[in-house]
Amino acid sequence: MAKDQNAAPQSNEAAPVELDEAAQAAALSEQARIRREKLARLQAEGRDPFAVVRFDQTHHSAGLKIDFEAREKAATVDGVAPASGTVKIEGVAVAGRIMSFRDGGKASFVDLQDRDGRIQLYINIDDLGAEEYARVKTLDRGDIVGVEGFVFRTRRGEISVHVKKLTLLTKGLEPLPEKYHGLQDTEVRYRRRYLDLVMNPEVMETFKKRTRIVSAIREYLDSREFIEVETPILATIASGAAARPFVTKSNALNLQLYLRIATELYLKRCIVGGMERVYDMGKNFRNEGIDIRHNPEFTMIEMYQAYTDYKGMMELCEGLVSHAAVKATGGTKVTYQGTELEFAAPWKRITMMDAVKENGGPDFSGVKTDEDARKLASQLGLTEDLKKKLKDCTKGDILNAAFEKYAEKNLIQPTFVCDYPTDISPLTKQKPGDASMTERFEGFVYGREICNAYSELNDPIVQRERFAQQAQERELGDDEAYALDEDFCASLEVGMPPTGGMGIGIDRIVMFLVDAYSIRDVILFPTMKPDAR
RNA sequence: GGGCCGCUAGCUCAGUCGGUAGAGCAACGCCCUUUUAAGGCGUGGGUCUCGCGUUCGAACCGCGAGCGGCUCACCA
Repeated sequence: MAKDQNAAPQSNEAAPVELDEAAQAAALSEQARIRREKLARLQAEGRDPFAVVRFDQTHHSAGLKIDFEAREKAATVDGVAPASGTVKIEGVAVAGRIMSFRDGGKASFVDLQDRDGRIQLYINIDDLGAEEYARVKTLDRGDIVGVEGFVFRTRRGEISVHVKKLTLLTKGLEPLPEKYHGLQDTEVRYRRRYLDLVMNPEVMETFKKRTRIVSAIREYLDSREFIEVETPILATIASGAAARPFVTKSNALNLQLYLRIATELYLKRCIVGGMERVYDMGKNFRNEGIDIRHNPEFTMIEMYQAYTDYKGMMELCEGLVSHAAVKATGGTKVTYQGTELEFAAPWKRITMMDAVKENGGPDFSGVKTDEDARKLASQLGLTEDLKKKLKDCTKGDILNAAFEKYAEKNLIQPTFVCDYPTDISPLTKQKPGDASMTERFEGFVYGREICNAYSELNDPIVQRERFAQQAQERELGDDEAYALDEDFCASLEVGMPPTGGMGIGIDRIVMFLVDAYSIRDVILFPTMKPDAR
């Protein structure tokens, strides 16, 4: 359409090339066009910034400031600070993006941003000469430069690099968001995370913390002789959790495959094989709703330890999470959305039945049969909270629904809820003396589940019965019932030692430790619909 | 999937009663050798998310679509 406007007048002599240029110019903002022109001019002068291959940094911004302050302190004699301009660090080279430009006639100040923060540059005409200084003044916010010079403190007290030489390393062809308000549109922040990282330092900090948390978790497990393994993401059967999978296809095998929803059944095979302590930290994929707590692909760690049980997993969980908290935040107390959370061991432990009772729900201890439980459910008006028709519900389903209704939201401080109904725990060992309950717990923080752990069911005959029950559930219309994995059952027949296992949602742990409101704030590139434009 | 809300210059936002759009930052030109949301003078910049409709006339009213946010449902 823009093309038509440009082509419409009497110009039948316009060459195609010019038309293209006109069309291109119309599609670009004025500012983007000017930057491209500046780039073209540099290239014509043999100063193509994109031809530069390397720049050796001696420092980053934050370290430079620390070093300079230390040097000032060393130069302080009898409490008297050194005279302004007498302390210097010579021969530094820093690189980064120009974030603001205070442009003077013969001297300019530039804020340079690197990985660790910002440092001011002081540039004057005497050091660079008139020609080079004029070139500096054509730089734009968003350009990436490398500078060499010395560090000093300005009259106003800002630690700065006095620039002796400046090299343009990359020309930014698009203007950056506004320097004061920055980038605020959440959609653009998620879609164009690189801009978010450039403009919002707290976002950079969040993702640095995420890295520290992940490293801390590996460090904790590795030091306890766990082996990190990688299990398949492409699976012929998606099992090990109650969730709908993503479906994909192998061309070579002409086979429908699923993206994994859990790593459990493969990790237990590793235990059967004798690895004793294993974990897999990686992405799971669940084809479900998206909201502030759920992203379709999310990071999960599952760990399995032979010769221990769910109580061993509680200790592991407390140790692991508090270690991550210390590494990320410096302590075990964390403020999440205004509420102080204490992650130091020991966490509160309570049975599911007691959690229901303590939070104003019914007492299930006298409920013996499914029939009694259904009566109770009708009396309490719980039927709407149940996932299937009341007549298909077992006592376990109803207890679980009561837990979710009465107790879950009140579990603010880290709490282990123990003893889950067997009906909803098909991979879990029963409690000795009570076949209706299992040795399982989930950890809750701020009303949200952060982990799930149990004494692993290792009786292959009982395991097959449980899968048969799940198959019946599927018949009744539950498309999230656990799928039978025949080879997994075969592995149990080879023999798995008594084992404790646990899964922890990494994104959710990170959310608590960095005080993120939405899961999208801790995932660099969250799942988004394609942009319509 | 339901409900509510949003989408205007590169960015952050105004925009009255329906009369063809404005500020700050950014850009461009000039001045300024220690500034830091630098300052002063001047200039340019718009597919008002898209489509259809109502109207003499739509950023504004109606219908539909797209994308997003919040929320409920679903879901660990």
